Amino acid sequence: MKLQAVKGMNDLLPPATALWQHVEATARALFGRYGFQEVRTPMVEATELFVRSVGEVTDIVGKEMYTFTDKGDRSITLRPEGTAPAARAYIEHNVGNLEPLTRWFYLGPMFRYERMKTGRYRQFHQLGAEAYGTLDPAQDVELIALVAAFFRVLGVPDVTLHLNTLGDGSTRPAYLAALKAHFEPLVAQMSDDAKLAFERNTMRLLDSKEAALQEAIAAAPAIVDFLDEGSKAHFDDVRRLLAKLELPYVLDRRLVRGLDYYTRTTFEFVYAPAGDNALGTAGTVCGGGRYDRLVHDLGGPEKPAVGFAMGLDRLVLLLEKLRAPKREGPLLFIGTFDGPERDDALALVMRLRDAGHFVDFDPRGGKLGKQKERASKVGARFFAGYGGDEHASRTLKVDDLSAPKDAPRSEHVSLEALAGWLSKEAQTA
RNA sequence: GCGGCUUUAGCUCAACUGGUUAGAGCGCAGGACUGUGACUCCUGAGGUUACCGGUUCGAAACCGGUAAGCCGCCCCA
Repeated sequence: MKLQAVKGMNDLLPPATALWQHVEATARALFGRYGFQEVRTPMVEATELFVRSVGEVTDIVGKEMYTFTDKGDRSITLRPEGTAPAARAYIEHNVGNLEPLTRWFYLGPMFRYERMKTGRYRQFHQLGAEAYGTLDPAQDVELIALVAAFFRVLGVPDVTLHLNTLGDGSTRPAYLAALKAHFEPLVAQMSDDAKLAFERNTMRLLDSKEAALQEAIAAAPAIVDFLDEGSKAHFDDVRRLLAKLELPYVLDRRLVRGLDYYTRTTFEFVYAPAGDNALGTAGTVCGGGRYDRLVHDLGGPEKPAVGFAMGLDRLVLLLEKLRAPKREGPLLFIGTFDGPERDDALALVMRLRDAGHFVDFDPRGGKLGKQKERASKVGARFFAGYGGDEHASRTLKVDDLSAPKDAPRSEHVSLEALAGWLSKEAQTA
């Protein structure tokens, strides 16, 4: 049997890796500017962490986790998401006592045993941010603004912000009761899936695509009408601020995030351009919201928090469609000849690299025409042969590969001036 | 987890529907051109037709199983 990667786990090869690096570098720069610092937590956690945070009845915990017993007889789970590990680390290191407000981001692989789809893998990559320590709606909106800015900087079009609120502890029970009463008469005609949702997590019914339920969903009571005063004021503030920042959104009362820990604000960024369906049903590129009780529920202090997680695989998929990943070529490619001067040519390459330039050569040598062809193929800007003549005259004839072949452009540059000359050319990219 | 579709060269796809040695374009490599590119021309490498088994004189094609991928449901980023 042929060896292959485990189902749902993908190899990333160049040039796709260049696109990933671009996305990651963009994230680090932007998140840094927004005051978020990177946190890195282990790939595995005690199983209990996810059971207690994500929720026992969720699909994630119920059937999608990679759980195993280690040699010390501990139940270990490959992290299926990033919020719980971050919260665990925040509590474990008493970060709340070090500073009143903590803003973190993370970036890395997550694992869920799911059915394969486009943009949906068993090892997938999330970029997420968490802000601990404030209940202020400004924090909710800052996070939303951060995501919007990220998409803008990357040039991702056609993402729309969906917004909803789940209220908090005091509003939930009343709303759930009303919702149950509303759907009760329909239980008999529900599918098994829907029945289970009705029993365990009634709000999820709002998200169902079942034809028999659509009418009832449209007529279902809205949580906005059940909000307690605190939650209502919070939601109003969020909306006011979004308007102030000119961030468009759609109110989506069917948006009920799937993890148990969410409270109040919830939001999603969905890729849904007219016509194009590049991501199929995996259109949600980012999801987030408040989880004011999570830190406390995990044994920490009372610390309200907001956060989001973004599916990078889906994002990269989109970017690949928008523009093909391109290999970044060397600034200068040096052609070599067999002979005593070859060593000097290699020494020159290394010296220029040490000076900070992307300079390349072909270690296989061969005919100069082939080497130049290769230089052109890998996207080099300049090419120069280095042999006996050049070595004697201490001067290279540097060809500009961007010039057409029938109108060649080249310049003679002395070896001494070469590093400086390259620096100047690098400016005029 | 349920229902459906797909799999032929590195990539995109052919193969008259069961018939000899499975082809093409792109890409890759070599040559035309021993010291100068992307054009052109010539040549070449690369396939157990995803894997295992079955039907048949004969299978890339038909049947069964396995694996991987895709679509919808479910769920989620």
